[in-house]
Amino acid sequence: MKYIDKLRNSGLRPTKQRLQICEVLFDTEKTFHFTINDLEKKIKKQVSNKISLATIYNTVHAFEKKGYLKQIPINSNQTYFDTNISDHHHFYDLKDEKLIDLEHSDVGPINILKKIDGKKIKSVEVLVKLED
Amino acid sequence: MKYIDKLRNSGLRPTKQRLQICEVLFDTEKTFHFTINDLEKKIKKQVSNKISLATIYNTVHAFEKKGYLKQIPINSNQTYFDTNISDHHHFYDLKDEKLIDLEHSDVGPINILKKIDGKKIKSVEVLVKLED
DNA sequence: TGCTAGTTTATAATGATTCTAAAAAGGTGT
DNA sequence: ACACCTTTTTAGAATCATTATAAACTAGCA
Repeated sequence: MKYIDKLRNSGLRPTKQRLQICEVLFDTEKTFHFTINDLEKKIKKQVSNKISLATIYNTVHAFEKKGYLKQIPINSNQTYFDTNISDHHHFYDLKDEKLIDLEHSDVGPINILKKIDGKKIKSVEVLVKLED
Repeated sequence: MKYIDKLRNSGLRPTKQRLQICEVLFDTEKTFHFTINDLEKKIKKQVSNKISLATIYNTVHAFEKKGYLKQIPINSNQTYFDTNISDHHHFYDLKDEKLIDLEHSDVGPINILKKIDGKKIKSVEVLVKLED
């Protein structure tokens, strides 16, 4: 099974709950954005047994740490995650409160000219806010 | 008084509390980043009378709406604000949890190639995460 | 099978932010 | 200065996402 290996290879035990969450997150044609609340609802629909909220939080954080999910920097009372872990950016529609992917190629190259001694760049994230 | 006019001109009554918060926020040589918690402490130090936490929240939101403050999009449990309202971006030092200004000239021009029908771009914000 | 560390779980705790509704203060006209 | 009305301030309660707790469970391995 693909997810069993994926989890084992990153040092996470392939528990029933984690495998089921993998299916909800990664067995999809398209990648998507979600909050914990969104994910909880999706799990309720797609998974027969109950998975506790604490486990959902634990799992999402574990996956994020391992690089299977990305957090999206945005000012909202809830944290947004993305199953699209490729290097890309986002539109944020202020009215609909919805995120839209911006492919890397939709944004010209970004060149950070300033350097900070002893630090290196981990990521560059662009958020483009949209209004009507 | 400069702040009285500033507030009046934007339709905000120049109350004692708002004027005192203006002094804490804008009577500084350099601009700075802050959370509500940071600002509360600064006010306690610099202002003799007490200003309630609710007023601090109300005032910061009012100032943000009027464009005197900017919210910084970042994943944190607290909301960060910036007294620097010029068009600029940020480094975020993951270890020290500190924000550092990136002048607009420190980041090459950013060209958003994708368009969304009926929407226009309100802002483009870049967050550069730093690690050791 | 039995052990042990890693996981899950329900629930409580935390903490930032927002709400409430009563008191206070600003602004205008008298 | 006073009355009046609206806006603002305030303390405290309420909300809500997230994290902590600690007991029960489970995967992996000898």
